[in-house]
Amino acid sequence: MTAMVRVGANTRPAKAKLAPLAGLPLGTIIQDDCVAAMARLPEASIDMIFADPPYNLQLGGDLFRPEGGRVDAVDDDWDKFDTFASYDSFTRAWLKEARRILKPNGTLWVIGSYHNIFRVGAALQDEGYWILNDIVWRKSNPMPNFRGTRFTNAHETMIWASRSEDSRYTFNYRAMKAMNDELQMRSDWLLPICSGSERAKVDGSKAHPTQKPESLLYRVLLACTNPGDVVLDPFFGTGTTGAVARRLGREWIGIERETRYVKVARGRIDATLPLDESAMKTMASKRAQPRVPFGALIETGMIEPGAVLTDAKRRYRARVRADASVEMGEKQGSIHQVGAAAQSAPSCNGWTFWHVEQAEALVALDELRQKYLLLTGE
Amino acid sequence: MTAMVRVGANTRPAKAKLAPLAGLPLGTIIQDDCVAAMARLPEASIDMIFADPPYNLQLGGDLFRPEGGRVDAVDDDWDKFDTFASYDSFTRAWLKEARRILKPNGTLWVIGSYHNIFRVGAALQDEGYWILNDIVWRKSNPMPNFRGTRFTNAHETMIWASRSEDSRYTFNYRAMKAMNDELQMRSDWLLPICSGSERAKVDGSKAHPTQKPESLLYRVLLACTNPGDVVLDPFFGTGTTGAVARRLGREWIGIERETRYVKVARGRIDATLPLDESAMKTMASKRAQPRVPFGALIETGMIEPGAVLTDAKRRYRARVRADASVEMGEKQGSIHQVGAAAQSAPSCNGWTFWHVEQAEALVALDELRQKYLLLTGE
DNA sequence: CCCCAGAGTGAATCGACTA
DNA sequence: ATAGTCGATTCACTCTGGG
Repeated sequence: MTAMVRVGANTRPAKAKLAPLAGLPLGTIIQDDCVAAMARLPEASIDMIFADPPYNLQLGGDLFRPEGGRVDAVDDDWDKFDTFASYDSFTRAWLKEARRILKPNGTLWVIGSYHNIFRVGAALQDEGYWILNDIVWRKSNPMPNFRGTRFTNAHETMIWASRSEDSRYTFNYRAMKAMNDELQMRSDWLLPICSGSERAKVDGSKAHPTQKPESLLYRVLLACTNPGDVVLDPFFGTGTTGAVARRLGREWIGIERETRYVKVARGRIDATLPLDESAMKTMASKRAQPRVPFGALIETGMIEPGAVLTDAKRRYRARVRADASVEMGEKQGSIHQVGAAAQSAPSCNGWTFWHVEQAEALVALDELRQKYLLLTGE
Repeated sequence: MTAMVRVGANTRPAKAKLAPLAGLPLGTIIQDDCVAAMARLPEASIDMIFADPPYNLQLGGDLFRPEGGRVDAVDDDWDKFDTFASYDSFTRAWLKEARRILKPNGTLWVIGSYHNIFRVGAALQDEGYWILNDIVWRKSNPMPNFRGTRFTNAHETMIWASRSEDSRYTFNYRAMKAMNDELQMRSDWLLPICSGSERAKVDGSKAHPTQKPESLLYRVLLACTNPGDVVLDPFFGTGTTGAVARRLGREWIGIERETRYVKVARGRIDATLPLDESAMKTMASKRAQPRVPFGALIETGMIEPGAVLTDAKRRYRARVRADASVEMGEKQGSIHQVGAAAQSAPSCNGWTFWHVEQAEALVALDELRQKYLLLTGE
């Protein structure tokens, strides 16, 4: 079944169309399969496509938290594919239609994780898209790895690509630089996940398992579209793309198959007000406070494994190991833990307590940390 | 031409071998094409492969094409496809050989940028590797985007994959946590690029265009190998992998086609000194430590039968029995089972949940277990 | 009103060993 | 092969309720 729903001030009655659409259904959620829906849109009509396709997670059994709770995993039907091959053909199908409806200078953004992003990236190169950047969304508050079996999966990857190699795409260089304290915007973005009041809820529980934060879309749309541009999201979900597009004065079209998501998205976008111009100017990003783990000093060679640490009065001595833990007699642990043990104190700031001998003088670890911060520029 | 160069203390004369190698040529740079060289290594013999394959697809058309079949480019699209296709077949060829020589529990690391990493990632999934993490190397000092047309390309991507889904791979969880101030190591790593004195030079200009920093390899090898493991690098370049492997007490094999890089690598590794053993020690993963049954603490008198266990907040009390089972009201069983029952939780780590009163303070069972490990000298 | 403790939660490919 | 048992594991942030 196909239905269109227009939201916002200028609401039109929904109507079903199976023939190609004459004009663009701006500000509309098309409830249909994304390939079928895109097939009915005119070619070369869209400025940007933002796509958050299913990730093909292939999860095993339940995962429990250390304290006993069960992780609420993504186990929806829409994320199930039999094989890589079937995921690939699904991917190629939507990428092909997406490319047809993009304007010659249009761009595509896709977001994914290691489960799917390599397949998506290879497929879009094969289809003729031209990759401009891959962008890493670093989550400031990711879910930990409860079993201690891997690195904490703390990021997702976005690919920004133009329709073809010779596209003259939009990139608001100055706006990005202004957002980043007059430094060029880098390819790694630190942003919190979507939670709190921003997270759409139905009957108290999350409306969609993978809702993206508005801050992410905010940066994408501000960087790569102009006011009035048409942004299409073929996996609309709860409509983050539409909400941010409306807020930033961009036109939008959403495609979403599931009724329950369409409902949420419609209500949400209706409640979103466009920014007035002055407000738009004052939005600035905070720079994250850098944290230096002691291990960084070892990796970069500022301290050698085997080096001896001592306190300011040279009363205690500890030895640095390859993994940045330190040992003092039987005691081993972090610089803070061992420092505390040395003084039989409940806690200790290892950065200021411990020193290393350099050029016949004692240098506090904290001093080396400052040097590291200067080196890395954070 | 094929030549082997062994570096370090036990230097052997270089010799050409075309038949499969009987033993592993440890500490050796094999000067040859990487697929041919790997083909002569015995299967299931390598613990880890670290690969930094060429990125540049522009050169690809000719470089990666299999024997013969040089086809003239007719149009751009076709040429592009041809370039990707030949890069893909090159990629599949080396991934296949790499997988053959990996031990069943071996792992692969590959590093790349958006130009090639999506193709490599998809190919390795197709070949049967199982992705464990994708890791983002965030460069603290990347090259700026001079033209202001894109985001500053400030990262590269690494893929960590096991040989197959059921591999029981090495991950030194505790060492990584220790390196990161007792927080789980995340999938985004901030490290400076290779510059200054670390950068290999020939006649004053850089010896290799894409030399990787030692800090990157340091973390990779510390995290995913054990001392004595065999690490192979099929695109050895100036030998960063070999240098760090030697420093960390891992065995290594390099494969490199270009004479000029082999020379630099050899001199560099010869000049690298291994860390002494005590400095190399890392926090052993609890999982890797010998298992201490709770009963051992009773047998050695560290806990008396009849002793009372309580949680950190003294809300629950359980009693230790002579056979190391515990009872709490009607409930009885292991420290884990009773701990779970106490909290009505599906599971519980009894070692960290239960405490005993010692010298007017609560001591976690886990602490007693550590003491036991030291006592028994394990 | 504020403050603090405690509970809840997020795209997750999240054991090992023995019978 | 498979089932059962034993064992080991979490970070940042938000919200709620009690004082």
